[in-house]
Amino acid sequence: MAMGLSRADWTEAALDALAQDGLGAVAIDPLARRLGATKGSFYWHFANRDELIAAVLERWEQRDTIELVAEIDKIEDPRERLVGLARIALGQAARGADAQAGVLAAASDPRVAPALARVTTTRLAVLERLYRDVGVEPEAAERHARLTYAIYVGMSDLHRAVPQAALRSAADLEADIELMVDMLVPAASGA
Amino acid sequence: MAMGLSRADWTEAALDALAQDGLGAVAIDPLARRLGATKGSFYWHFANRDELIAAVLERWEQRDTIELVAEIDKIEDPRERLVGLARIALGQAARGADAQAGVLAAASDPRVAPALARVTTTRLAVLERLYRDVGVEPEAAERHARLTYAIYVGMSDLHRAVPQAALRSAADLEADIELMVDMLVPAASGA
DNA sequence: ACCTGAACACCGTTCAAGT
DNA sequence: ACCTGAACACCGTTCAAGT
Repeated sequence: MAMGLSRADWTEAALDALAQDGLGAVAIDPLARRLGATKGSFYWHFANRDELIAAVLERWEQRDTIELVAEIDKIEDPRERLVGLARIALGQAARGADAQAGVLAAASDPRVAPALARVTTTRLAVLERLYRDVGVEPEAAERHARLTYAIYVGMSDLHRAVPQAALRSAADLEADIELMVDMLVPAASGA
Repeated sequence: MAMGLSRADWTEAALDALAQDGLGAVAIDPLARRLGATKGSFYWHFANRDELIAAVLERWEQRDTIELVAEIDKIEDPRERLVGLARIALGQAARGADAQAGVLAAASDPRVAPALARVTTTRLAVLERLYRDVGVEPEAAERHARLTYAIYVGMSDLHRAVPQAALRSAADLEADIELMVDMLVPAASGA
């Protein structure tokens, strides 16, 4: 069953594994079992595990940064754009569909570091632009971007760290988004 | 060389490995080589790898939560206590001495989840108390605590994600601490 | 009491062989 | 073109044997 696996199939399964159980779970043998194939099949599509890791990071960068930013930029109103970003990003984090934590844990891994630095820099630049669009002074926008991004990453981690606690419900997710939006919008309307 | 290894020696080395390269690096063979011992030696001190993981998480909880809170509580002035906490926590994160990211990446691992939930809950409770001590209303204190903690975790991750960028210098660390303190103190003096 | 060294199971990797 | 299956190196684990 599941004949004719593509490189994309392996990569997608690996991205799931990364989000759920970290880089160590991006492992050929378990993925092969999960996909109903042999390890030998994997080596038709990839030279080795490193190439799979590279592909999975590229896919992550594409989906959770490039495509996400394109989505956000469809929103006309600058203020709504910030709120929309908060909603998408935190929603994704709460669903556990975010590979961010998995990538961060492997931050010092030389295969991971370049992609992580690139993604982080891009995201900070995007946020900075969104803040400028909403009327924040250039220097303040840079600090706002850093603080906002820290809050996003931190909130993601909180949801992962205390999944059984109050944070979990949809109402609480709404509350967290509002906290973040409160954080964003007054700051934006202020300076 | 390095004869007579203790359980604590193995645990300390494992905590280093966890902070630097994640849970996967808490591995017997590499640690044995690093400590100049054989794998057989490890199994005198521990039943198995899981027991080492439990020990390392316990040590992390002790050092980066229990002892840290005790340290903070020595500070008399409530406002200074918040600033002091920010300074210690971010300083540690910037030195890469923080196992937080490594633990978070393995958040879904059943060996890790209980310790992580316990630590997170404790830290949020401590922060909430610090905010109440500084005069914040109870309900606001809980939200302030969550937001502040998210900022701390997020800032830690930023430092890990973009180590080569501007964030790295001591001056920038100071700036980040001030950002966080600005975040804390006006909020505290406010409500 | 504390450690070594050899043994075996698991996952990364290779490769000859199949369809 | 795409995959299997057997082979071998690495790390977790066991255990008899050493000091």
